[in-house]
Amino acid sequence: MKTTRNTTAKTTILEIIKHSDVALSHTEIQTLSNNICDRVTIYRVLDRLVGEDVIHKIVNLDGTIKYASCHHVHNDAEHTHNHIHFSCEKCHLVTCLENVEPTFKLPPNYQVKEVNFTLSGFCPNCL
Amino acid sequence: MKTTRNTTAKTTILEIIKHSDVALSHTEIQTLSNNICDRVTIYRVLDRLVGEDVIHKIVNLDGTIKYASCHHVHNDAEHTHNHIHFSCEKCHLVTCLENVEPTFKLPPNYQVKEVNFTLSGFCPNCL
DNA sequence: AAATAAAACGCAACTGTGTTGCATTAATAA
DNA sequence: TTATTAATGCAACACAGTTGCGTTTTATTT
Repeated sequence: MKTTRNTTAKTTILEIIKHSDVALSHTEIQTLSNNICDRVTIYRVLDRLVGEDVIHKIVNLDGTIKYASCHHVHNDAEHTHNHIHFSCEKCHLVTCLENVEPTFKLPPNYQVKEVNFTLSGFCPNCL
Repeated sequence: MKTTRNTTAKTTILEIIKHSDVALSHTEIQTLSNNICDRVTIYRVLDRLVGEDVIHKIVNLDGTIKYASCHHVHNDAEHTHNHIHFSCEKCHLVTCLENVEPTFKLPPNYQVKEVNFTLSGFCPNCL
């Protein structure tokens, strides 16, 4: 089986994401890491971290992808990241509103595996 | 002021989107239109149609962008496309679940302008 | 502590999506 | 019919993400 290893690149990138209170894009991570490793390595590390369920992917309204750490309660069931993300049009920061979980009623026979809820507008700081 | 014109490209593209029961990407539209016009023109026509509020943009979970026609009831207030989109992992079709409007309660002082709700998993046809 | 296996990396090259500038064409109004 | 300018085509560019491959590094085994 394929095991995963702890490398300096992985550790650094995870620290950056964990210490950020907003979701970060690949490019932002690259800048914040002071080019500690190759562009490609960042992509591969991010994929690994998502696979290990340590961070999660957020699709922004313009199609750009951001990453944020998962500080969810690791209870029994397999969890989903079904909270809302807010993307501010002015400061361009993407924040996880961890406590806001929308409710909805699907028609029968839909099996949901992944979820992405993103709002955009003005955040409290920019209003 | 800047007026908008009806061209064959615009008409064709709008017809394609209107007659499709799933959301379409730029590339899919290009294929369906039998290369009636340049790649770039399609991008510009789509932008125009979104601006005219005839079609709307959907951001898929992989970051790809799709377009679907707006058959919303044109009531008084300015509307938002706050229905859920479902992206099937098997057949890769994206459908608008027009009747499914999620409810959620935001913290104070957030001003929402745009909304994107996308689920992925298996649609009824692929279950 | 040294040897080993393979996970992770760097580099270069490539692909796909979306954008921009500019000269030309065509839709609408006069 | 003519004039105005929106819309188009083309070429070139920008950027995000991917792939292949040879090299380095991690972590396990001897």
